[in-house]
Formats: sequence, structure tokens, C-alpha cells
Amino acid sequence: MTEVTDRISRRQVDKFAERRSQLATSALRTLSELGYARTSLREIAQNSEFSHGVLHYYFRDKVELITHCVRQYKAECVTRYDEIVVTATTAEGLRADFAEALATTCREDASMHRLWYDLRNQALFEESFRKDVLEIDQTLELMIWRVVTTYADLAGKPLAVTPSTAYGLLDGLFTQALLRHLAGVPGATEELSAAAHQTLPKLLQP
Amino acid sequence: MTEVTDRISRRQVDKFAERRSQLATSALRTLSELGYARTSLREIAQNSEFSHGVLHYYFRDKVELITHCVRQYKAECVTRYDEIVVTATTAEGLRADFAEALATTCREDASMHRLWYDLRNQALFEESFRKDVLEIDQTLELMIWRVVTTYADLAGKPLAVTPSTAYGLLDGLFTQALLRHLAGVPGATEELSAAAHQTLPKLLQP
DNA sequence: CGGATCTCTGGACAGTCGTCAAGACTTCCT
DNA sequence: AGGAAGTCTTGACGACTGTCCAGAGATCCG
Repeated sequence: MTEVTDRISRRQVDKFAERRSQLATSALRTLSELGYARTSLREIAQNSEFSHGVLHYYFRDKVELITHCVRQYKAECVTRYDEIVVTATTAEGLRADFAEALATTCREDASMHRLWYDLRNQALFEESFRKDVLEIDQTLELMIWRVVTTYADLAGKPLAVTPSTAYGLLDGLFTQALLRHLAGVPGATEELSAAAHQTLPKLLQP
Repeated sequence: MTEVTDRISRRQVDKFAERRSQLATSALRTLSELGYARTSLREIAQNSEFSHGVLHYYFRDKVELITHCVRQYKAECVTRYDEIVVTATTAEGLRADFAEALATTCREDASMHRLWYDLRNQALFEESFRKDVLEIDQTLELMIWRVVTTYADLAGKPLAVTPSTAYGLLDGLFTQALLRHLAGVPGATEELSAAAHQTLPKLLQP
């Protein structure tokens, strides 16, 4: 008896979660295209296969929807450069691969990243976003830290910066390149690659 | 005849420009408090001593108002660290002063800076903001470059990074510290000071 | 003073927004 | 089959948005 209802309710819960995720994906697509300020629930619904009312069936309000989107987005980011870390055999190889991967991400995932920066900025104003944003930021910092520590190990030199400094520095390069790339400045992503390539060794002790 | 009308019209033009500036100041205060997404013209007017209709007497539309605000904001930024550059006599002194000034700015001008990052982010989505944002960004890059080149001169070593890399790196540290500071993370600005202090020498050739 | 020009107010407008609820449709179990 | 539960659509609501405009008030001139 309880087994059956459990199975049912679990299936329903799964379906519920699945649809939430599906709607969040539509929302992320819309948000990355329009930005937080110009994205409405009706617009999100129009970019999905449902009507606008359904959003309030799966999400309490707009904040919960956006929050769910942010959490879902996070899952994509975490492992972005892990393969590079795992397959790296030399410091020089890792350095080149990472620099190139940054540039590629900036080129091909520009819309998603401008959304991340947009939401991170909303957290500067709206308190309700801060917890999730800081959590993602921490995850990204750890992701960069995995790259940097592996690089240091392979180079056989100790690191000269803290995790947050390493992340802040590289994130600054990325932000700048993203702006220029989206503004149509030629060579923006190549310069990002070069700058990252140039910066990595500076994080090590001389 | 023409002299008189010229004088009059010039005075009117000055008065016109003065009121524009006054309204832009109110707008900047409101924007820095609420962020771009939540700032309306009525809210701006309410934070000034005029009614909402007057905004369309002095500005064609919302975009022109915001653009004017951004330009006006720029004037404040340009010379922010110039005094430090001028009065510096040793590399170590400049390094300490600049690191401390960054932290102070982050602490005391947090609202204005989150607005800058907000508007810079809007430029990632809205093409009409890009020209002004890129122009300001260039100005900030030059400001940082003045600091960094002076530091290199005083240290007697050549620089190892491009202007845009130097700006990107330091701006990244600042952005990160701003988020943590506004989120109430204790010691965020102190860590910014330490990180900048630690980073400056890495911009020089070994 | 009186008329012209500049400045400002306050209301109206057409849209859009987030939210909600009534009801139709679907799915599932007994 | 039939009812219960879950899912989705549609239309409505009040509030808010940017924009415009008629007209009041202020200022300046001859």
C-alpha cells in the first residue's frame, strides 16, 4: 500500500521536477537572450510550448523560477574545465588548453555567460538572489582552483595567490573579453586566450 | 542684436544643461539604489524635486536619460586615483596607497560601483548602451594604466602585461570584492587590498 | 504693463507586468 | 465506467510602465 503510493508519488514528483526543469530551460534561453531586466513570464512561456499560466503552477513566483534557473545553470558550469585538468600531463599543455578553452567558451557560450553576469549583478541589488549567487561563485572559484593547483603541481612550483584571488583575476579577464566580443571587437577572444596564457605563470611563486 | 540673443540663448543653454545635470544626479542616486531593472522614471522624479513629466522636457526618452547619466558618472571616475599617482615617490608607497584606495572605494562607493557594473552588463544585451560603456571602460583602463606604469617606473622594471590585461585583472578583483562586501562577508575589502597589493608586482617583468 | 517664451505640473493614454482563479482537459486508479 | 487527482488554458485583475499633452505658472523682454 505505502509502497504503491510511494511509487506513484515519486513518479509524480519526478514528472513534476522534470517539467520544472523543462520550463527552467526555456526560461534560461529567454533570459540569456533578453537579460533579466527585459524578460517577462509571458515571454518565457512563449519560448516554451506552454501558456503563461503554467509557470505559476510549477513555481510559486518569479523569484522562485529565476532561482531555480540559476541553480540549474550551475550544474553546467561546475565541470566545464575538468576534462582539461584530468587529461593534462604537462604544465605547458594545461596552460595552452585552458587558455584556449576560455576563449572557446567566451565565443560559443557568450549568451549564457552574459546571463550569469547579469544575475550576479542582480545579487548586488536584490538580497533574495545573494545566497544562490554566492554559492555558484564559490563553485566557480573551486573549478578555477582545480585548474590552477594542477598547473602548479605540473610546473613543480608552489602557488603565490589565494583561491579567490586566482578566480577574481581570471574572471576579470573573461568579463572584459565577453564585453568586447559581444560588442564586435575583432580578436577579443584571441586576446583573452593570450592574456590567460600570460597570467597563469604569474600565479606561481618565482 | 545677435550678441544679445546669443548671450540669452547661451544662458538658457547653460541653465538647460544645468537642470539636465541635476536630474541626472537624481537619476544616478535612484539607479545606484535600485539597479537598472527596477528603476522607473516616476521613481527618479520622486527622488528629485520635480514631477515625472519634467523628465521628458529635458530628455527625449529613457535611453537618453540613462546615457546622460552614464556620461556624467564617467567624469567622476576618471581622476579617482590620479592624486595617488602624482604624489607617489616610491614603488612601495604607490602600491600600498593604491591597494588601500581600492578598498576604500569599494567600501564607501559601493552603490555607485554596482550601478556601473549593472550598466556595463546592460551593454551586453542592449546595443544602444555599448558605445558609451566601451568609452567609459576605455577611460577606466587608461586610469589603471597610469597607476601601473607609474608603479613600474618607480620600481625600475618594465611591465609584462598589456593595458587591457592589467585593467581586466584588477577589475576582476574589485568586482569580486564588491559582491562579497555588499553580501556582508566580513573582511571583503581588506582582502581586496591584500589581493591588489599582491598582484601589482606580478604585472612587472621578473 | 502685456505678450512671448521658457519651465513645470498632473492627468490621461495604451501597454505590459506578475498574479490569480475558474474551468477544461488529461491521466490514472478502482 | 466513473470519479479523483493532476495538468494546463484562458481571461481577468490591479498595479505599474514610458510617453504624451493641455494648460498652469514663472520669467523675461520691449
